[in-house]
Amino acid sequence: MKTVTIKDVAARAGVSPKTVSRVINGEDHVRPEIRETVQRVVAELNYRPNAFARSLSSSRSYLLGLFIDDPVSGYAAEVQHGALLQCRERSYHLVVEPVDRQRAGWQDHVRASLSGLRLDGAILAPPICDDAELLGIFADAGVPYVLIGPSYPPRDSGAVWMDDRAAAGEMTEYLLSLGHRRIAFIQGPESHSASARREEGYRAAMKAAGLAVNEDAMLRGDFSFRSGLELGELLLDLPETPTAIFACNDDMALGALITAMKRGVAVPDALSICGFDDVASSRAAWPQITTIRQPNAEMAAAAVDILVDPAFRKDCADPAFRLMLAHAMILRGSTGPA
Amino acid sequence: MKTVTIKDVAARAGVSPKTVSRVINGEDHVRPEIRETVQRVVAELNYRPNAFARSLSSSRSYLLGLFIDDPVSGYAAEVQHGALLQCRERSYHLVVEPVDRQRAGWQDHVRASLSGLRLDGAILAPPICDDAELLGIFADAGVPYVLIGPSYPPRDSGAVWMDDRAAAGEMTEYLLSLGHRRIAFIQGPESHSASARREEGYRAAMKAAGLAVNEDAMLRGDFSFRSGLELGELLLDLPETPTAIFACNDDMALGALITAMKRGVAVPDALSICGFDDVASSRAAWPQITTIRQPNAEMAAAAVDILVDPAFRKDCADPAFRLMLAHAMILRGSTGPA
DNA sequence: CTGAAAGCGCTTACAG
DNA sequence: CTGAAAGCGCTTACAG
Repeated sequence: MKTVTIKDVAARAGVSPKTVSRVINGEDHVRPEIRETVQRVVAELNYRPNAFARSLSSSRSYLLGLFIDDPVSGYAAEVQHGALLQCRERSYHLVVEPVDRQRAGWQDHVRASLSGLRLDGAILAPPICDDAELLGIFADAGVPYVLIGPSYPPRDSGAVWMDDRAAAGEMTEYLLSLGHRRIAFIQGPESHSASARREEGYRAAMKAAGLAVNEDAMLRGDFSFRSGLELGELLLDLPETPTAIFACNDDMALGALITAMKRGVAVPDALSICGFDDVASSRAAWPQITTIRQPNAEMAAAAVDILVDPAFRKDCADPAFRLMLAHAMILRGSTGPA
Repeated sequence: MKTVTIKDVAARAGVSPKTVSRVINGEDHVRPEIRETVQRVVAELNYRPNAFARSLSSSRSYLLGLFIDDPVSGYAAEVQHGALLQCRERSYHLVVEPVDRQRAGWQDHVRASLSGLRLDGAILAPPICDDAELLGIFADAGVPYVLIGPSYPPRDSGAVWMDDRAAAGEMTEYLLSLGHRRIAFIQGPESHSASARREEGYRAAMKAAGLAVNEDAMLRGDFSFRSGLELGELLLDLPETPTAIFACNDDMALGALITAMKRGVAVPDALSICGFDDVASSRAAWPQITTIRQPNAEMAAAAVDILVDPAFRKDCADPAFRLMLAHAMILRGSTGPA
């Protein structure tokens, strides 16, 4: 199958390659009739520009990178899907690059993909969006990037968030409205800045209700199902048993739920449990977990839009490229009156 | 940051660009001293070949595509991760392309990525690996591909499987060994050829045990949690209640489990439930689901190896490129004696 | 074992 | 509004 090149189109349309180039890139300064003819020929010949030739001569690759810690998680799948669909809309392609900071030499892997692939931009998911060394590598390579849920609004890059603090506050208020007073909290790992924001939201809502936080009922997990299982035990062993457990993510909430079931503690009658994330498992549990839906796909899509926007490539420091997207409370069976 | 090119390396090493090219591509016919010098200079200058220039002049892109129906599923995440890591080993990159056959014009999307990206090869996941029209597009474009779990061994492409039939047989034998006789079966959708193979395995094991299959306890689901929920109801309403339910995937098994819990049917005391897949939710449920682990990441990695193998690119019809990988039974709490 | 020349398929920068 | 020339950074095919 002979590949059709820009020359073939040009010859058939009776114009120069440059004119064809103008048409396929949507540039101005082409007479309407000529534009039409070229478009017709492109369609007839089923011509597709060679992405490599284009990248080689221009400085753009039409490739975006998604850099992520754990690409197997359900979280990663949502982020990736959002990014993928938006890339497609924009005629970009997406390359997913796992970043395993446990492994020696991970920095070289990142550099290699930046220089070998000439990425036009990168999306950095949490928690690596908070890694200063990683950000430095992108800055050195001159690759613009957008962060998803970083700890602080960056000065010279784009960022997309949801309001973790507010969301955790709403969840706490909801538990309070159900009459709960002894609300235990399972923290996420310190490496994820979102867990601190969620804890703040919880504390603020407790304080606003005039309630003291019982620090004995505040335990740190690592976002894993297993840690929810174990910390659930500790919380149910407390002298003043909590009537509700607010876990910093769904996996830990699920662990706590299983612990409750094992010990014969009825959920939600004797204990309410809620999480954060709205992962698939939160729906597959019984009772289903009350949680916060994060706009993961939407944040990723927004990140793509920012990277592709010419204005962003000119001025990454413009605050317009720092976006906050809406979350949603998902009320389900795992929470009930105190 | 001025990018380092092959000429810079050549100049500094005192050789021609062609010699540098030989060294970085690991070709023969370079004197050891010279090879060493070049390698040293490459390291000093931190030189990375420009993937686009390389692709443009050779006919290779060093890019592999993963074509998948539903890129958000846990299944997709596993397949993708396996492919990603192996691509990295092989110095290839992976591009994930969702194929939504519900959407008009999906064929053009596929063609566009094949011709625009000049993929060196493609991995096709189920169920689209069984779509003749899709395979035709790849064949027309001359892009070699490897199928994951297709219905039949292809003649002119690679393929990687697990033995769904044998695995389902083993699971059925396990249930039989626990003393179960009334074993209901929840089928998967007809669009997934694996579900037919699993059903065959179940039927064969029942037959081998001299048991007739109760066709009333054989219901078709669509692999969704919801269908497990609904079909679980029907099965528990049967006049002859089954003592075990074998669902064709974990999501449906989880649905059936929730139904049992809602109705107060104790699992596994009054009812055993098992699934197929070993998704994350199967561990987050209580009791945890007995299931079959599919070697998803391993199959994807093997697919990458096949695509990258020069022998494959010469002769796709070689039966050596049809591989069967091992599965594993995962015994957990959702199954017990009849 | 090594290199000079030509070319991959586009775009950039410049003319007209 | 349109095009001829040069070049992006490599590899292929050919010499020597």
